[in-house]
Amino acid sequence: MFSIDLTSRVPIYEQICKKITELVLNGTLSENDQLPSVRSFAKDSGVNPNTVAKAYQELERNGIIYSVPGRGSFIAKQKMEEFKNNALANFDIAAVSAFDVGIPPDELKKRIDKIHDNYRKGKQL
Amino acid sequence: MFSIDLTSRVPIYEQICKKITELVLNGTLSENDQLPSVRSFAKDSGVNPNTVAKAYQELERNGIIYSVPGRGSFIAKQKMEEFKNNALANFDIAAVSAFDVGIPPDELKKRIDKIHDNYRKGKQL
DNA sequence: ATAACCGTACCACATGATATAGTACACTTG
DNA sequence: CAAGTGTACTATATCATGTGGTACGGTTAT
Repeated sequence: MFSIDLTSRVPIYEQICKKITELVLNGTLSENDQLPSVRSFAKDSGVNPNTVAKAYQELERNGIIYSVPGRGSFIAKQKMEEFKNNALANFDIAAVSAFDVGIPPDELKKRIDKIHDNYRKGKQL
Repeated sequence: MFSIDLTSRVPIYEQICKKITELVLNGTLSENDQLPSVRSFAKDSGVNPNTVAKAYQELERNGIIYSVPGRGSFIAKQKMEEFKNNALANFDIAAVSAFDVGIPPDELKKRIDKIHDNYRKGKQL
């Protein structure tokens, strides 16, 4: 269910955080959905329970999930505003980098349409 | 001349690479301009010569600079196409992330105009 | 030629992040 | 009570990063 690349230079716990955050964003996981336990997740993906616990704690700090000792870990009610602000901040940085290498605003606008078309098609699969 | 943050979680050699790449992109450094020697750079910025050497070797692998033993390190002839492709690839990723959190294409387009205005103003300073 | 500088290549060492392994505790559910 | 849960430790190993030192060969200017 959760694909983890053990050979990547990206820390495993970071991959887990990113993956779960993705699943929340695209609607696969919703509020109060229960996550796998740290032990079962660890067993299924072949990593150490401590590593999964670290990822869950990181996610809890970021308000993505909440954990209850004895019960489990669950998806939290999301603050979409923060997600949007983060996405826009990253978008700004990418746009400025594009301007730096001489790409004009019009080309970026055209590109947005293209990406959005592909995005909708991808969603239909 | 080169501001390095010794306390950052980002590796020093990576900061050096990014900084020099920036200076090339914005035109501060041009083809065949000579860079500080690994020793003088290290002394000025308070890091180890080995760390600067590592950064220079990384830059050479990326085709940003070229080094000649006995003479020094210099800015290489840049392949702008690669820079543009990288910038566009990053832009695509940022745009998709924005779509993921429900930001519509039109809002991104408006944002591009805003960013571009600020970008031009920033360039005039 | 000599001295000074250049990039480069080592080696040893310290540190921090990452990951594993094992154990233990308190809590909740059946 | 038993099983499963998150959490908190300790210890250990590995890797990336950074430092310090030394050395070699090439280049430049005196």
